[in-house]
Amino acid sequence: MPNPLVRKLENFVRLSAEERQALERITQPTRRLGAREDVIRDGDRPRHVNVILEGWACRYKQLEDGRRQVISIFLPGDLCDPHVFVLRKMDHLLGTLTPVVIAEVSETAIREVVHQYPRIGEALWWEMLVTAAVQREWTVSLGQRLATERLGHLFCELFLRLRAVGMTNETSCEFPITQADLGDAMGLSTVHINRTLKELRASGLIRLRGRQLTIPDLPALQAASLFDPSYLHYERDPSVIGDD
Amino acid sequence: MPNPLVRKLENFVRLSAEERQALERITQPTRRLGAREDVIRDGDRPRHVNVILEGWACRYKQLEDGRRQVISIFLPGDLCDPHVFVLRKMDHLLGTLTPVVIAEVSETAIREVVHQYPRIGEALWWEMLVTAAVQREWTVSLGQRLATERLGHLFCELFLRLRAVGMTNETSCEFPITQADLGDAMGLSTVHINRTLKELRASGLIRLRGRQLTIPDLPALQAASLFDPSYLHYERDPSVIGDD
DNA sequence: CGATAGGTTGAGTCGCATCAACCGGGGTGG
DNA sequence: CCACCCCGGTTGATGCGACTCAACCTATCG
Repeated sequence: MPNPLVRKLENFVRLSAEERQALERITQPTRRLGAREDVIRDGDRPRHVNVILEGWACRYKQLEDGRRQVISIFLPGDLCDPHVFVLRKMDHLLGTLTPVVIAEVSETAIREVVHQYPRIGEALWWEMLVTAAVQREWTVSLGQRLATERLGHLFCELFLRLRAVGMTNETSCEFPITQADLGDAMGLSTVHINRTLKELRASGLIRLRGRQLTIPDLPALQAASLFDPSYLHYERDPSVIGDD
Repeated sequence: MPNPLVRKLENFVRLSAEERQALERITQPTRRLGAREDVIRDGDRPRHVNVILEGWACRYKQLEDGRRQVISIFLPGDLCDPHVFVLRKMDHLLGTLTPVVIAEVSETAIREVVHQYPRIGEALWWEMLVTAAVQREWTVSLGQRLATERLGHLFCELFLRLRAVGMTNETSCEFPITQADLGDAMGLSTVHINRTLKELRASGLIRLRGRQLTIPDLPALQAASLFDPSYLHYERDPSVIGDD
């Protein structure tokens, strides 16, 4: 299985074999966690960048009274916190949603690779900006979209992000996350997630059995969810040309 | 009036007179807009970083059916989009909330200053990370907090951010934004914003007349809003020491 | 002095939450 | 091998928080 970070970045720039190798070298698996474990807690001092190689994870915050908000979902190829070195303490938690394999990359390893291969640096910038754009789109979802739109939008987003790392086939992908976690991410109760899924299924927009999500008609789901994929910035810039 | 960007960054690092001058030099006012104008639209190719010198602005998205979400609020000293160069197109709009004075800073100007004064580069990193942290906290607000908590939390945040650029006195600050805009930011209807403000006023947590916000007891408002200021990362790192 | 933008209030409705019960499947232990 | 458990999913009943619609009020400004 190819390195998901490499695959993802190649949606933005074409990387040379040498660049790919450099990335793979610094993202070797260093840590394995089970489902529902914390990768790093708030208040901790971050020591390295966590790159997800396998499995799903999330960023979340817990309010004093127990309410929990999943702030971002991390898929294979995602960098959990590039750059956090600058800050002294984590202001949120990183937890797994499924069993996860992580590469812990040191700040200096990243610096060196970026210094030697500026195009990788540019690709990492792109990845940061897309992450920020995703966060903004979640703000829109939570603020404006109804439950069906919100869930449909999330499905579109995750499907496209998984496709960008080669983890989908034509119309379906693994979808290993519980309704409770979906609720915490979308600001909805588990019960309402369940009813909303039922509705989406009834309207034929999705199929969801076990851990498998199928989107038979992606454009239809996009339309129903007011989903505009341009915020993912997945088209390569023709002005940024790489060798191969 | 001192440069608000300089003031803000000095919450993180101590800058030398030379560094301050360099920052001031590249953030001269270049554009003035009235209230409720667009600074840049979605689809546009970003050409420079917009630094707010005076007034309030916001990032927002508009859905096809007219629903509008204000995604971030920009105050004096804020950089609207450091780095967007990497992306081809804006995926959102930048608009003013009040009359605004902006410094349009070129990519190269920033690169040069950062290259010459690495500490400024580090401070700009800090500013980016705090911006991201604020965005995450909005996600939590929209997903989990009730209307009173949500508004209270926003007041705490804006008050502290304004204080960081010296735009508050003991307990109060300018608050020039309409209830409609507050609603678009917090995912609530104008009517409900109005009722929620009434409630906050009745409980003595805030006073809000005209364009003046007073928070007589900030800790009380923080407690009522589940506000934990640590995400703003406003304590200087003792390991990052500057001359003066 | 009228026009207009912003703020305020009431009445009725709806989306989603809460509480509670129940179902089904995979894993465990006797 | 079966009994049991537990987690995740499903469904119903009821209540609340926030929305919509609509009217009205107030301050500002040309």
